[in-house]
Amino acid sequence: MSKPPLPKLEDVARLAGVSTATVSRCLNQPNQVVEATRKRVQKAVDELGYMPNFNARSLAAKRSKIIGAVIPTMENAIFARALQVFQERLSEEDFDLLVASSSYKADAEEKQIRSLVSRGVDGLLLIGTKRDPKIYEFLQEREIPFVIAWSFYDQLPASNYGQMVGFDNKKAMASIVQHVIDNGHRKVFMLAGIADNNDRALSRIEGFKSVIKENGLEDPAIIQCEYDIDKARKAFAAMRQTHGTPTALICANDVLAVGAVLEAQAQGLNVPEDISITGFDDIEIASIISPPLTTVHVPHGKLGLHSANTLLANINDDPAIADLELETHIVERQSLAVLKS
Amino acid sequence: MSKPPLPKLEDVARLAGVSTATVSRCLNQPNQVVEATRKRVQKAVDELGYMPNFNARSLAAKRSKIIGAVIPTMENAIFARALQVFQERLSEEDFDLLVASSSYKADAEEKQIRSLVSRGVDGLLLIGTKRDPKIYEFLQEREIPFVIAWSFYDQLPASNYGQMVGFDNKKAMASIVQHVIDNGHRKVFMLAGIADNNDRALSRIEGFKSVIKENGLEDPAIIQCEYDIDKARKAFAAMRQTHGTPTALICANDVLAVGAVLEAQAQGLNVPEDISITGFDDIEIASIISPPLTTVHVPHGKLGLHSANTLLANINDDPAIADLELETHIVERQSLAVLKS
DNA sequence: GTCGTCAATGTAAGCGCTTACATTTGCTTT
DNA sequence: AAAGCAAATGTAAGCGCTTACATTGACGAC
Repeated sequence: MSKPPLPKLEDVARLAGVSTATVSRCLNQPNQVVEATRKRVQKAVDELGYMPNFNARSLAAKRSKIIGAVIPTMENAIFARALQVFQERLSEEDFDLLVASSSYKADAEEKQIRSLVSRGVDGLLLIGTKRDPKIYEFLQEREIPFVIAWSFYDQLPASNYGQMVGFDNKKAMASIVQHVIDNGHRKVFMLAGIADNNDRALSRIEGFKSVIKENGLEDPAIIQCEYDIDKARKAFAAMRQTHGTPTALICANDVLAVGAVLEAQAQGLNVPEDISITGFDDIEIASIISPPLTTVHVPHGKLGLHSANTLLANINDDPAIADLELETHIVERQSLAVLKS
Repeated sequence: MSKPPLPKLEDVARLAGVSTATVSRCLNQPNQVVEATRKRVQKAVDELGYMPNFNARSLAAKRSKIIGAVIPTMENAIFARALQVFQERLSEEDFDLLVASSSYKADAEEKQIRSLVSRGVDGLLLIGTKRDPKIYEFLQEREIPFVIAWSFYDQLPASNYGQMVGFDNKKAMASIVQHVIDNGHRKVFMLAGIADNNDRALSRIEGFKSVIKENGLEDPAIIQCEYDIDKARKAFAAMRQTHGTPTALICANDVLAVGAVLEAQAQGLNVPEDISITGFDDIEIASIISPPLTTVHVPHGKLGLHSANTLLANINDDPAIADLELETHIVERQSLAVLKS
């Protein structure tokens, strides 16, 4: 029943005939210890199968080598690739990743953040900027480095503290909407994400609206929908009933676009002949569905990598890392038709 | 620069006019404390914005409220849903999840496991059974509860210690292969996963082979390939060149099947008219690709949920939880043709 | 040979909690 | 009202590390 007592640093010290301080140094700043001693200690470590207790270490050293990440969801692939790269990079620096998912709920996110901070994370990865200002204050007070990924604005709202690694959602969406219009479409609707507590969804809607307005098109239908294929199908069906069928449907992300394509096809519409549908994100399914989606490519890997680097630099007090704006671009595939007018 | 001293338990105790022990009890076993005191303490906690230091707690209490999970990959959707459910369930019990991914590499997995144990995880989620027996000994010695998910055998090889929550990969694969044969196919090949260090991939190959043999079919081509769409495309192309085109291709998972479908179509083959292709897992892309895949449905959500429950029960020393074998079933969609003979 | 210097190592005080054990408090009993 | 007892609370010893500071010793300068 009772656990066999695990070897502790003291045991190693005794066996190697040195003090605990020296063993600790061997493990953490090996260059401060002369080679002969280091070898002796290493031998003792191997012999005992010693493994440090990270909780004790974190407590004493006030750093945990853990990075926390709160992402909206792990279920669809939107954040998967970035998270994978993020964690690989951290792993290289011997940091572990504590992930939590908020299911796009603000209160859940706050709870998760607090819990991660209680765990003593050395840094935090957050998605998007929109959250209770109290959270930023809290983080600032605790001096926890954090990076906001996926969004980029000229200034981080409600805080001058964290860093951003993202892209301009509004501009990116604007570019694809303009592209659609350039292809001759005049009746274009939008299947948007839920904009509450989600600045990216909001920015994409703004990008859409601004271009519609610039081009003098009439007020288009915009429906908000959770990022879920089935819900997107239903939303699209409902939209058609209420507002009719557009020649082009702009979707706030690929998941929504896939839902729309599937539903359109189920209703006997040909994509893109009868209706053009565009996505956003360029996740895997975008190129798998038939027709493959014309969409906005988001540099998932780079987002993950640079977020990690920025965070690491901050943690190590490296010279100031600036916010980073990444570029997106349109990927033309086959879900967008040219309309002859 | 220096962090403002965070309130500690002692500060709360002082403000509330009680001992630290009482505060600790309020936080951990509130029913052992009389209501009046509890309220007073709560007020002090709120007033100071106190948050417990989990590292100190873990050190003192020898439990961390952290569960570790080492999964082969976060990138494709194979484990995403299960992991999401797993973490949601843990979250209900105030456990956090420390995830690591091994990229299907045995040594990386071992390193991750050791790191998680160093962090003092209260339990571990592992995928599949195949790993160095030393790891099982190690876990057993440390008395760390763990569950093996995704595989199910009558007995957990190399250990009588952990629990299994999985399904019979061999049987599941056998059933779909038999189904394909029942549809009239005689020349059926397999695009398999890499079987080294992956008992699930191996079992699926065995399931395939056994049915081929039972039905007296000639020796089929079997090619192993990483779970990656592009690699699958290349593998399929190579297979065709070397072994010709089967009437049906059994794939070890949906990712491989999608790659095969895409490549087949790129080569001018119609699926399923010219070649039938089946998947395994029933992840999202299986129903999105055209034609949607006939595949083996794996209960991802249940795997995650029951893994969590089993682990929690073990951690709480609840009455013995038995290993759990879940059922899979074939989902018929449109990638499998009936061959008239 | 003595002293100063600096690198290597040792000593010991915590880090912020939990919990076994001791003590006090508030009831019920008689 | 005293005794007895359980429930509530307090006391204080760690949990296994890190690190500021103290000590040691080797070596070169004089």
